[in-house]
Order: sequence, then structure tokens, then C-alpha cells
Amino acid sequence: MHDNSIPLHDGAVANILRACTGAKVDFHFVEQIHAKIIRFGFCTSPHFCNPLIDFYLKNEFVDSAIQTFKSMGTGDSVTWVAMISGLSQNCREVEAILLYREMRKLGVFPTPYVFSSIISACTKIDFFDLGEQLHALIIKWGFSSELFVCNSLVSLYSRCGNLTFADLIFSEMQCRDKVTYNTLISGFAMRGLTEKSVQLFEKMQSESLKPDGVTVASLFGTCASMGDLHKGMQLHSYAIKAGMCSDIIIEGSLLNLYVKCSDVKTAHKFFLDTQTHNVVLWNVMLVAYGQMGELLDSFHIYSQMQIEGLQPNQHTYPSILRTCTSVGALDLGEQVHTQVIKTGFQPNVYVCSVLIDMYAKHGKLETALKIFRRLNEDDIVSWTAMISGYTQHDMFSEALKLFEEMQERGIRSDNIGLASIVSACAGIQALSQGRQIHSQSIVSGYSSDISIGNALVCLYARCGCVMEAHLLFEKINPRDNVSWNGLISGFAQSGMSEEALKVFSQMIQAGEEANMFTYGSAVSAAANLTKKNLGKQIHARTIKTGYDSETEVCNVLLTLYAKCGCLNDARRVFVDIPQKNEISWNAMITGYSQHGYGRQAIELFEDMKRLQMMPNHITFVGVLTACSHVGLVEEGISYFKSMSEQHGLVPKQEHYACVVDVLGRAGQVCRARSFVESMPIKPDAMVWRTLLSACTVHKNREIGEVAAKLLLELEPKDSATYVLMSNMYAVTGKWDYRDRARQLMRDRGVKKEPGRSWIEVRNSFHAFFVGDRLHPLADEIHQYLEDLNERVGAIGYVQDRSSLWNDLELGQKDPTAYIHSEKLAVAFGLLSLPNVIPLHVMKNLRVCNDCHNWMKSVSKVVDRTIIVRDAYRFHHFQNGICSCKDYW
DNA sequence: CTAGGGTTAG
Repeated sequence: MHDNSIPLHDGAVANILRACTGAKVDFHFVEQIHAKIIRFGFCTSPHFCNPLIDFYLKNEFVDSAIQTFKSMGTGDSVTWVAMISGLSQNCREVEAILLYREMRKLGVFPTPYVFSSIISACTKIDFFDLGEQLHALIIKWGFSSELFVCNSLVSLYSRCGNLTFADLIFSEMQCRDKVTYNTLISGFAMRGLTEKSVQLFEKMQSESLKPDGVTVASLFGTCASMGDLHKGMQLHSYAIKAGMCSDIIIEGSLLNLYVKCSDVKTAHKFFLDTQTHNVVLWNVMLVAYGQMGELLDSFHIYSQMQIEGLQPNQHTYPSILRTCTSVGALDLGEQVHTQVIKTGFQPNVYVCSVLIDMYAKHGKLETALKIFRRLNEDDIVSWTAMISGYTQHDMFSEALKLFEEMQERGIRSDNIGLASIVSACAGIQALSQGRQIHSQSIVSGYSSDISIGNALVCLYARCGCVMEAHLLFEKINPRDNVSWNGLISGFAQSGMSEEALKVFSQMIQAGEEANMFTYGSAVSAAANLTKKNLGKQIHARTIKTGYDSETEVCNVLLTLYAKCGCLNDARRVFVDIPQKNEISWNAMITGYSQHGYGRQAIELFEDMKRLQMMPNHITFVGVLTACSHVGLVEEGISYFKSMSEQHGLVPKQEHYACVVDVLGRAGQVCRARSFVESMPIKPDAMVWRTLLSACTVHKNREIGEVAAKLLLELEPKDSATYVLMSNMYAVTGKWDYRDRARQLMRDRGVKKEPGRSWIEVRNSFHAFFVGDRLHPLADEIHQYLEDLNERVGAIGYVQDRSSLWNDLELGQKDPTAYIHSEKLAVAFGLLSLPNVIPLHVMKNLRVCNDCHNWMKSVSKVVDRTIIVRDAYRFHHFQNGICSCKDYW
């Protein structure tokens, strides 16, 4: 036609261009036609130009299309649709939307074609609100039963997560096609509603619609998230028979299937067999090695893809960064971060959320916050990553503050977000806030969510709500060992150790598998109750199950033995820890300290520094206590100074109290006083109590009165305050003042906590009060005590009656009625236990002076080590002397 | 002239 100079005919041009669109025709050929159209003056004619625009847009010549469109004037409705859908298909969705606005302004009526295109554009860039507004217009214009329009609406609601609505539109459609099914199938699959997705696939087949490549690709996704390799492989065969496997998207979804079903071998083989230059395949392999924790292989993939000319994209970075996060390779993660910046992916939400998570998880919360604040998007994952980062680093109030900010901004949290904020509440025992979030989670439809359920169980247990914790625990179905651990650790941490151990034994009986968290909590509960034998049994279990090499478990075992007074066992655990961390060192130092082994504690601290371990606040409490035990005054002061000068630590009240103890024990009461007066923070009750007890030992009434006065102001309800005060007056001979202190206590209605001692004999605990005769062996115990008193009297022990607390005790006619509980416990222990093992006695208050002297003598006459844990410290009585060197 | 699919984060 061209050669014979036959004039242009619109139908012919349209047909030629349509033919060009599908075939790979040289652009210049089309340009020649375009030139002819212009030359013959048809450049405003929709008949000629619409096919031209369509050709340009389908072949990515967007600018040529826009140019053609601009020269046309208004065009017809087909022109607008071609432009709008074409722009949308070329990732220029915003321009498509703007063009739609212009079209409406010019009064051009929208057609179903326009609506399906524009809804699709909105869906692609998450303009869901606009999409919903357009839905209203669709109803108004009467297009709501058009197949293509409905398909685009199903897609819109699927993508924005409103599957209920998508399903509703689907069910109200009079006729559906493959696209309708495919759209909803992938919608369900993406939201993890795998069962619904499979059901729909079956329904589709019952309506004789043959699955195509799109269906299969979506279903591979469904199988992948269900972990159903078998069904996935059946589909794979189907895809091979149907000849779909060369499809680039099928390839990606198939590889993903094998990776998610943990068949990395098949996946890798498949990956090597693929021929396409497809970045998705590399990204999926990155996920494969990441989920196995193979950092080296991940980085090999990451660099190899770049060598082969593929650039990392917004999917690549999150995968590699997540692997860096989970294996703890922060340094490599930071390098990837620089590459993110260089390649311009920093504004991407996905990339940012992983960066936030990485920095937050590794304690770099300020860096995480910077990225988070710069992101400036209402992205729930980033908020959650930030919140849980705070929670993981015990910054619970920061977590709660951020959560409040999030709610003020109107961002709705999902199950993962709610679970992490509940954990934050558990961390600071914010019970009422936790309850509010509990109800919020029910309202949001998460009442059967296991992550929230587990977090709530932990919250209620930590807040001591035994009933609620158990009720919630019962409701979780199916339970996992996180549920059990939450209950056990919650009770253990809220001091309900008995309850924790009860649940632990139920867990074992239920055949549930305990892990390091379970053992950690159970051992810590046993340690709090100083249940040495039970602790040993749990220790045996950890050895059997191999958890005895976990540092965290070892640290608690060490503490258990130290708290039970078995320092040798504690030491053995410490020596055998394969990878000691700061907590291990702290626990051992503290253990030595509490038992009065100051030298060993200080030596260990020096070792710790040599090994470049970072001492923290707890380390220094141990070290300073050790100094006070050994009487290392100047060393103690210099260690105290080193806290801020060398280790960047700000001393807390307990450190000041330790220094006061160091000075007080050495008899430097005046120096202790001026030390307290020079404190940069307001001294708390602990500091004054320490000073007061130093004054009691060294009979310094002047300073003692100052300390007592301030202590009375700070803790007027604490009986220990009055006891200390009264003792201070007693030792300085001010009997009238002592009586006044006691009177004051009575007037204020403060009751002395009854003294109580207990001892473990053959797996059961025997507890005693003052003058107790309730024990079945009471007669034998008292008889034995009389013998014992004769024997200690023979080596010079004389009872010190000033230690007896009240007139009642002093005025008792029956002298056996005021025998202190620790004496009874010791007598019972000596009667009941083989005479080689040391006695371990626990007491809830401080041991009194008389009992202390008595124990020293007893340890000598019966030749036994007696270890007493009172409210303050351990006393090891051996051969007539005590490890506390008579200062406590 | 219109609609649907794969890989990434807490």
C-alpha cells in the first residue's frame, strides 16, 4: 500500500499497529507511519492516533505516547483509557490518576474500561482510600456488575487486606472468570489464609475453569506458606505438563516453594538449572541460606549476583540484612547499609524496617531511632521493630511511650505489635496498661493469637495474677513451650517461686520439652527458695538434655549454688562454663563476696579485667563488698573511683552503701559520715541503714543518732529501722533511749517481723519460730540443745541476754520459750543429718549477736561447718570463727 | 481501550 501510494486508511493503520504491538517491530517503522499521520493532517484523529498511543505504551515508549496524546486535543474515550491504563502499566500510576482527574474535569464520561484501569493503578501504589471512593462512583454509574471492574475491585480489596470485602464482591458477582479466581486466590495466599486459597482453587476446578500460569504461581505461594511440599510437587508436575515452567514468575514461585519447605538441596539444583537473568531467583536463594543461618553462603550469593550484573533491589537488602541480624554480624550489616545508601534504597520501607530491626536488636537504639524518624511513614513493621527493640533492651517505658505515640497517630497495631507491647508491659509490671491492650487485642480479633496469648500469660504471671495467668494459659490452644516458659519465668520473676516450680513439674509431667529458658527460670526459682536438692535435680536434667553448656543456664546454676551456700559447687559450675559472659563473672564474684571470700572475689575481678570483660554495676557491688569483708579500705575507695573514671559507670545508691560499709567495718565511722554527706545524689535508706549499723558496732551514738533520724524519716514503717536504733542505744548504754525507740515503734503500730529459720533435711523443709515446740521432734531438739549448751558453756560461751528483743522474751518464765529459731534449726540439723556434711540454715532476719557467738562455739565443739544465710549475708562458721569476722 | 501471578521486614 505504501509503495503504491494508497492513501492512509484508519482501519488499516489500526490493524498494522496492532500487528506491530505484539511482534518485535522496529520502532522506526512505526515512526514512519506516525510521520505519515502527521503529514496527512490526522494528528487529532482518534482513529489514527489511538492505536498509535497503544503501540507506544505497550512498548514502553511512554514519552512518544504522551507527545501523540498532547497533539490530539481532547481525543475520545478510548484515547483516555489507552493513556490511563498505559501509564499505569508503565509504572506511572500517579500520572495515570492525574490524567483521570483531567478527564473528569473536561467532562468526559468514564467507562468501565477507565474504572478497571484506574482501580488497578490505585491498587498498585496502595492508594486504597482513592480506590474505595472510586468504588462508590462505580456503583453510582451502574458499572458494579461489569466483570473487568469487579475483578479490579477484588484485587483492590485483596491487596489492602480487606479480604472479607473482596470475598463479598466475589460472591455477589454473576459471572466470574479465571482472573476473578486467580485474584482472590493470591489475595488469600498473601494474607496467609492458605486454606481459603486452596478451597477457592477447588471451587474453580469444579466450575471447569482450567488453572493457568497465574493460578499455579499463586498456589505455589500458598503451598510455600503452608509448608506443603507434597501438594507443591503435584502442582509442579502439572506445570511441567502444561508447559508453564519457562515462565519467569512460575520459576520464581517454584524456587521459593522448595526454599520455604526447607528442601534447599532441590532448590539449589533448580537454581543452577535456570537460565534466566532473573534477580528474584537470587533473592530467593538469599532467603534460603539466610534461613539456615549460613552467612558465608549468603554473602557468596550476594556478591556473585553482582558479578553477574544483577543489581540488588528492595527485596535483596532485607534478606541479606536479616541474615546479618540473626547471626549477629553487625559489622557486615553496616557495610550493606552503606551500599543501601549508595544505591538509593534508603527510603524504601522494607529496607528501613530491617535496618531499624538490626540496629535495635543489637542495642544501637539511637541509630535505629534516627532511621525510624527519617522514614516518616506509618509502617507498622518499623514501629513494631522499634518498640520490640526497646523491650529487648529493658527500655520498657520508652517502648510504651512509642506505642502511645503510635496510637495517637491512629496507626493500628497487629498481632506481632500487640504481643511486643504486652511484653513491654510485663517488663515493668504495667498491669493496667497490659489489661487495656489485652481488651484491645480481643476487639481486634486476636483473641486466639498465640503470640499475644503467650505474652499475656507472661504479663499476668509477672504481675502476680496467678488466677488470670492460669486461665489465659488454659485458653491457649495449642500451647507451645513458649506458653509454658512464660508462665514459669513470670512466676519466678515475680517472686512466686513455689508457683513457678509447681508449673515446671507439671510441664515435665505433661511431657513438654523444656529448653534453656525453662531451665533458667526453674533453677532461678529454686535458687530464690534456696532449694538446693531440687536445684540439683534440675541441674541433673540439664546435663541429660545438654543444656548445661548454655551460658545462661550455667549462670543461674552458679547463683543457685552460691545462694545455697555451696560455694565449691558454684565454683565448679563457673570453671566449666564453656563461654563465660559478664553475668557469669558477676555471679561468681558476687558469690564469693556474699560468703566473705573477699580475696577470691577481688582476684576474679582482676582476671575479668585482664580478659577485657566489661564490669558493670553489679560487678562493683560484688567487688566493693569483697573489699569491705577483707578490710581493704583504700583499695575499696580506689575501686569505687575507678567506676566512673575508668569504666564509665555512674555509681548508684548500693555502691555508696558499700563504701560506707567498707569504712564502717574498718571503724572509720567519721569518714563514712563525711562520705555520705559528700554524695552527689540524695542518700537513700540503704545508705543510712549501713551507717547506722556501723555506729552500732563501733558504739558511736553521735553519728548513729543522725543516721537514725534520717532513716526514720525515710522508712518509718520498717521494723528493721527501730531494731537497729534500739540496738545502737543498747550498746552505748542509753537504756532509756532504747526503751523510747521501742515505744515509738509500738506507737506507730510497726510490728517486728517474726524471726524464722529453716533447714532442708532429706528433701523437705523444716521451719522454726522462736521457742517453737510444734515440730514433731520438739522434745528431742530441746533435749539436744541443753546438751549442746553445756558443751559450749564448757569452752566459754556465755549467753548475751541483751540480744533478746522484747520484754516478753526477757520476762518469760520458761527459758526455752525464747530460744531463737536459728538455734532450733541448727540443733535439728545436727540431730538429723550425717555428721560430715555442712549444715545450711536460712533465716529471714539478721542473725543476732548471741546466736552468732553461739554458732561459733557450736561449730567448734561439734566440729562441723555451719552455714547460715541471714537477711544480709552468709556466715560460714568453722572451728570457732565466722567468715564475716564478726561484722555484719 | 479494561482486570489477575513470584522474591523482602517486626
